[in-house]
Amino acid sequence: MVSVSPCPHGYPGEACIVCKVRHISVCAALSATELSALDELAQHVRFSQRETIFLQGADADWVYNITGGVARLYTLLPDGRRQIVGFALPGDFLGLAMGKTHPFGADAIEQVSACRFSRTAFSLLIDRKPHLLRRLHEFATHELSLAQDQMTLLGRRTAEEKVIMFLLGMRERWTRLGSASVTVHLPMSRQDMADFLGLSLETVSRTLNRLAREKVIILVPDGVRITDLERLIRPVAA
Amino acid sequence: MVSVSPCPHGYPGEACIVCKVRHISVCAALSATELSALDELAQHVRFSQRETIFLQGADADWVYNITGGVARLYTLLPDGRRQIVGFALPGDFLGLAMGKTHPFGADAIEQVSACRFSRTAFSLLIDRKPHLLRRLHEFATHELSLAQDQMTLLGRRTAEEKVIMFLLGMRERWTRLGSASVTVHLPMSRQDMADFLGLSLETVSRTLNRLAREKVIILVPDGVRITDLERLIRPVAA
DNA sequence: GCCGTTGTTTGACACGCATCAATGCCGGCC
DNA sequence: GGCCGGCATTGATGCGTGTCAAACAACGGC
Repeated sequence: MVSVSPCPHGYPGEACIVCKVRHISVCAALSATELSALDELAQHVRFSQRETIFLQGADADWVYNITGGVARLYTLLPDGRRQIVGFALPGDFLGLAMGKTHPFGADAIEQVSACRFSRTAFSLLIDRKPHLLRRLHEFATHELSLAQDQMTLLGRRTAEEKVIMFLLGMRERWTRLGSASVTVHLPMSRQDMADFLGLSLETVSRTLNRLAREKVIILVPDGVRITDLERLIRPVAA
Repeated sequence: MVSVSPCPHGYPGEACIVCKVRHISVCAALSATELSALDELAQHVRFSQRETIFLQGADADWVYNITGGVARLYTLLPDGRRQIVGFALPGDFLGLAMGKTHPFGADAIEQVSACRFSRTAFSLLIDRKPHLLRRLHEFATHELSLAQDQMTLLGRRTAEEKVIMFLLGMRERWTRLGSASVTVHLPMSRQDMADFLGLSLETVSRTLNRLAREKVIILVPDGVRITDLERLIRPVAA
């Protein structure tokens, strides 16, 4: 069950690391007054593990900003095949597509907390604040560029390259969030990775374990430690 | 060699079909004064068959709007593998990513003509005209949604489904441009289709010819005629 | 006309990854 | 503590595509 409450996030300079991320990514474009206006609009919501955030095709009533946990975004084919189009980490936005309905579904991999704004309120705010729109547009074109990289990965990379690039990609995203850990946190299941990379879960598992046997990575619960970055990167670039 | 001249395009209501497309897609957000300001900025350019429009990683100095012909957009891996991330038809925009450099390369499949604006001038225009930015943002999120569909196609569809969806997708795009023909125009080579669908050119050729043998399509020079839409659609949805 | 070039078709074969299946591991719960 | 359900691992096997190769068609140049 989703729990709802006023959003308790802070502002840049305050203690909350997650919310710092959020403000850097979008709200930097807003004045203090506008930020507090946004604050009044915002609701804090929580989703438990495996809970659906929104379904593919559902009306897009809310815009979400993840403040904790990881969500998976996916499209489903009628026969059950699934493609995960992305993972949403703290700081990421969800439901920004301008259409009336969500083009993909989203659910919580671990417990997820998020700030939620009504789409209409958000839309009004955008109309009054062009600079915020510009920020959103940059975000969207960045996402587009990532999606095109992912198309190259899905269409033209081998299984091993896919897995390696996934690990490096996740590492980069976590370090960007300020996690200084050498271990890359991977809360998603093998099946999730497989559906993201266009592989079977068995191939993901085999590849991961082969890399571990070759001492390039070390498998740990809910993650991997990258021990030999050189050997990881070279076969990908070549 | 690229040929450059002042852009001769017209406005909505005038004869030029290609430019009508262009104005519907973006310039509808502009006033008549702004349109003519844009006109003065615009250059008309032509690229001959196989000519490069811009290279992956090159400085993004120009924004292009295709007015005739078809271009392919692609990323290259160091070892020569190629992924075509999209085909640009008349009316489409190129080089809109906000970054300093192009994240993908583009070249002309047939002879291509386009309107070209300097990025800085275009950027200034955007700053003065929020509504235009909104239009661009909608365009970008639409592209993002298409890219996610393509990810699903690349990761989870079989070769036959890929080819069928490509044909239906191209048909939809041409009909949207007002081409009433029953024949889908396909100016790209088998290799181009293969690199778009994550297949080998032989698999594309075999699949196309099998569909023709099953009398679902008819192969014609530079295109196909879809004769049995029912049988084409059913296996895709299922 | 003929030939060289470029793209397409078709066949034979190989291989990477999916599929099927069995076992192992771990955490939750009664 | 022991059972049970979900996820991960590992092996055996098969199939869908890729790869290699040869023949063919279309086209332009001389």
